[in-house]
Amino acid sequence: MSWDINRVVLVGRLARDPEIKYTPSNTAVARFTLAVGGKQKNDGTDSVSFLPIVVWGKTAETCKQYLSKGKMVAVDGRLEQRSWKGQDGSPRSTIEIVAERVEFLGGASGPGKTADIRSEVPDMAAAPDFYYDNTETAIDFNPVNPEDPNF
Amino acid sequence: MSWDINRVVLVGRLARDPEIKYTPSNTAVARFTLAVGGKQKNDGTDSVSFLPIVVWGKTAETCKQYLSKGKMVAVDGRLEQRSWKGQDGSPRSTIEIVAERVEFLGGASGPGKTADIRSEVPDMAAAPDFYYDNTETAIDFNPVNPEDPNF
Amino acid sequence: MSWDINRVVLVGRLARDPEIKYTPSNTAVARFTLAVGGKQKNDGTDSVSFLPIVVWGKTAETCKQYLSKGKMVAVDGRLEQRSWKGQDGSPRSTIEIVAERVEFLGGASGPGKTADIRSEVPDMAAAPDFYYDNTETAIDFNPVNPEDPNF
Amino acid sequence: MSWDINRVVLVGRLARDPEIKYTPSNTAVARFTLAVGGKQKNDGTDSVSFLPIVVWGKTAETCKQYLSKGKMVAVDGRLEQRSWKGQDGSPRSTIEIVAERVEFLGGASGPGKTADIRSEVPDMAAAPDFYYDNTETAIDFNPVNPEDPNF
DNA sequence: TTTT
DNA sequence: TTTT
Repeated sequence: MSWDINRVVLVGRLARDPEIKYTPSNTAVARFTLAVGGKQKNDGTDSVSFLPIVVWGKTAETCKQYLSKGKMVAVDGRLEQRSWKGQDGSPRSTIEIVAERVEFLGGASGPGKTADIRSEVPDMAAAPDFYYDNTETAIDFNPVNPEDPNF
Repeated sequence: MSWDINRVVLVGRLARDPEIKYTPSNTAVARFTLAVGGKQKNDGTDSVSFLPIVVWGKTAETCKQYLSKGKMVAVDGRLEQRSWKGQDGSPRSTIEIVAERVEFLGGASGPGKTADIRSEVPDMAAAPDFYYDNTETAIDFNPVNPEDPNF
Repeated sequence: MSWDINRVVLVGRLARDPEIKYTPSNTAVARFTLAVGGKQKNDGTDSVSFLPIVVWGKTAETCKQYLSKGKMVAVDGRLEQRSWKGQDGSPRSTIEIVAERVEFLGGASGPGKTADIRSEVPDMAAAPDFYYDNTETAIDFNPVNPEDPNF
Repeated sequence: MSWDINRVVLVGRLARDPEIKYTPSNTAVARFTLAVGGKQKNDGTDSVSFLPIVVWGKTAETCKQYLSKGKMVAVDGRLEQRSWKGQDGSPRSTIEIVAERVEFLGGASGPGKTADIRSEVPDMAAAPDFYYDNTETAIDFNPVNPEDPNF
């Protein structure tokens, strides 16, 4: 009821191949890291940001199929914070970009193909809930190492 | 030379009062947490994201002056990932929203006032570099507890 | 197949009350003009932009119900160009912001209510097609005066 | 003093070569039309939007130098409405995207180069004012044919 | 852990 | 640690 405006648009390159997993209800979820070129710092250092992208549903499968490390994409999505308890019981959280649209820009196959999430994921609303569950399957489904900031 | 497109726009409420600090070169930097209303989850849970906002320069001071917990703002900025070494030497990183513009929307004083960062911070480019330094002052300048996901 | 990234986020005030109409297939479409404060010009003039917003479906009805001249909103949507033939047969076109989400910010009722378009408009895809038709109804449905900059 | 949030991000292809002109104070201004792929309409028609992009200053010159018809770019900027009197004295207006950043994505030379507008155009604030003047030079500087939807 |  |  309180859906605030929350919009992110990024252009960058995949820092690694997308990984895909499936929820128990069989919704696909892909993850990859996007390297987004930041402001050149005045000490000559390059300041790239490595940002975690999450994609749900059919779009996830399209990403898995067509994208790989080094490919350039544009992402249109939302910022989401996810909280969990660390192994020592302490509260932890990460921020992720949940992509609603991914436009493929780079590589040999050429630009122009866009994967869109709208109306492709009937059970998408359900999936995230499970995702946060602490069931065994969910754990397996969770980030391999949620402590790792770069996951 | 490779400044990728990187844009974030959020509307939400301050989850706490802004904190302001100054770099050695006397540039102001304010921080606050923005509560952004997420998608209502189907288990009835509210899914709010708490997102860390960073503001530099004169805009930071305007934010400190006019904003407080509960106020509503719109933020226009960029996503940045910041990396550092944890106390145990392990690599850690956070994602922050570096606000370029903050529009004040809520509260008694009414909406309409916008704090803009452009051309207000001559030494803004310099400041972030120091910010990442490992000098004592820098450490003091760093987040009190960089391990805290909600900082 | 070639859905390019196309994203607009605006905060401003309604320059006039929303108008609502219905397509033959009974999809609601609301229109209003958003006054968005531009860059202060150096001759002291205020440079406000008056931007045409289009909203489809249930969101349109929510806008009609809650919004009126002077209210503040945040709009998240897409840019669309619409072409037509003028009365003299010459080609004409306008650019509109098709809002996917409208967040109510201003007024007595307070902020926090967001109207969202996603999955609310089953026949939304069909509606625009009719909109571009040259049937009599469609003409009546078109802007009363497409030359009017404030339309 | 009332700079509302106003943000546009687009990915598309140049529908024609950029044109460059200079204001009397010698600030460069480039214009091109961006073809942005819209939603596939259900009658099989392709619904592309042709959107007018304006770029100021050094970025304008970089665009003129590197971009041409067919090249792919990402644009990050603001929406602006410009009003003028038609030849018959009637009020007219257009909406333009004033690009603050243009990222070059397509073509043989490959992606990765971004033209940025920030702090490159000292007299940028002055230039737009002239642009709206009714002097002879300004008229020559205005769109050759403001009625042309593809301008 | 990282992309060009 | 959290806003309405």
